[in-house]
Amino acid sequence: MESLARRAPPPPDRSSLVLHVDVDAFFAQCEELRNPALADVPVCVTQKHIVVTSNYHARALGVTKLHNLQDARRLLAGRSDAVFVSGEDTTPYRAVTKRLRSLLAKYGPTEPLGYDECWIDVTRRLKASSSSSDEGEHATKRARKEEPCWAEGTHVYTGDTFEHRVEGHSQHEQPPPPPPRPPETDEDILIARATHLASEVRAEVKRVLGLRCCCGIAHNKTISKIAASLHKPGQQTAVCASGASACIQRLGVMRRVCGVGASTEGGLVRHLGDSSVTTVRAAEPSKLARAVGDNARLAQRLWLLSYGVDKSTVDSKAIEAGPKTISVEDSFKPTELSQCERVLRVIAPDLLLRLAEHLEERGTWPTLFTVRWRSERLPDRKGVVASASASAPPSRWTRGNVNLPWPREADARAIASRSTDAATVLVNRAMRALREAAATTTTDGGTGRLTALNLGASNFQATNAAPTASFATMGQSTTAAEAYAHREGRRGFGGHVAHVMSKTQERAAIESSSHPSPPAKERTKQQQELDANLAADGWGDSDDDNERLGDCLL
DNA sequence: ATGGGTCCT
DNA sequence: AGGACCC
Repeated sequence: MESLARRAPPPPDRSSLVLHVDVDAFFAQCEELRNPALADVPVCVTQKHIVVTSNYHARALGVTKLHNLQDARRLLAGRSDAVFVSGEDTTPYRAVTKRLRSLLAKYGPTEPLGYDECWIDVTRRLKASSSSSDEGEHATKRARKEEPCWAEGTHVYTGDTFEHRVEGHSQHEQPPPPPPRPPETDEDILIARATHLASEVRAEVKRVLGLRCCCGIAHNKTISKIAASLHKPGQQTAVCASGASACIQRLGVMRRVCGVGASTEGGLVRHLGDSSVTTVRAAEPSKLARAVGDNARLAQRLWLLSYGVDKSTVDSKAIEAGPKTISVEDSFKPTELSQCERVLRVIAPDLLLRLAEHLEERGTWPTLFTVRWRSERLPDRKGVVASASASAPPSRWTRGNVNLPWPREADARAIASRSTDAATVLVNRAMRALREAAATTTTDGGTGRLTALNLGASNFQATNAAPTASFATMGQSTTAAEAYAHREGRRGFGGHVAHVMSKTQERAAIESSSHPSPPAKERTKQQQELDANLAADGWGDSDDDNERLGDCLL
């Protein structure tokens, strides 16, 4: 036996205060905002053959995230009021995301994750407000006496006993868990203050945007994100420094920690026997590194995470800098390369539309054009299907991509002028790249049939071409984005590939095939305030979705 | 899976 | 260029 001495656990984080905000069933709530009558019925937001999100009425009937669409329809067959709405065109959701982020950023440096989650670093805000009023020791004492402890309704995790619940108007529930002890240490007092801030944030998100959300309160990003997920929907959970380690341990497996994916989990299982939190804590550093592809830094990070310690900081630069890439993707049944132009003709205008919008917001234009695809994985010479990556399940599909200089002909002026069809430039360039890739891949000279295509723009640079005036003169449109949409019609085409339809058409098709939506309800005063807020983004009365189907081929 | 994204190697 | 990760 070499060493019975275990490495000492790392000390818990205690210096920062982080909120993690997570909107409940985001896409579904967005749809409820567009049509408030949906709030009382099961709603499923679909993309292709899956339900990507459902509201809580649908979830109560068994519809989960990423549920197969046909199964979901069967589950809801008895509910004539159930509504299926296509979420393939994510434009409306991005508009809400934008508002959400700018609202949250008022509380501190903010880092987004996906459409509907944000971390907020509220350290400065909380520490400043506690020391500005009084000085030192006295302030702390006052805080202990006068702070109303934890915010009403908050779930609190301390190290000693697990579940605590601060009395609030509890909606349902069995015997309530015991109340948490009052905050005693300095860092717990700050967590307690943060729970009040979290209540404020959630109330404002509800009042201004009409969205219900969860919030996690902790000393680091990882724990705050887990905390937010512990009590859903519409609740908040705080994890004190003394509870962080137990919080991770209770998860059981490392896979449930943000940043630990299928590949890492596979490595842990193969090298250490399992991927449990306990195993990672006890693993020898060198062995742990081997398990994650000889990556010592990842191993160290993993070991700290297994105790709930996370030194990463809330990165607010991302929001100020804007997106690094803008891309549009469509997936479809396995399709020959020769048919791909039809797909590109649909997604290229969508990309240009978004770039025009980006140009108006940021004044930048891409210099890099990326064509990406997913195709069937071909057997190699010996007929063996390549073993995917080092770990993880071998997939039937593989992805490829090519980077190209952004075509000069598809610049901002080209969009504005009627003479040049910027979309066609992109389509032709992408087709050439795809043919070249197909000719140079694998033994028998070809990728398999394609199942997805993606066009992306990146490396944004400042540009002088500000086409706003040109756009404004086109039709009745007032923004570049609308102008471009107006010019192109965004109608897609009625070609031979039956499953190709513009995303706008897809939305209209599914909405019209589902049951008629219930009549709109009377607007409350709060809803009218919301309407006013949302109308600013053209969110309110848009009739875009009523576009006729015409040559819908689905 | 879907239709997005980010970061690391 | 591609993989791993996130939603």
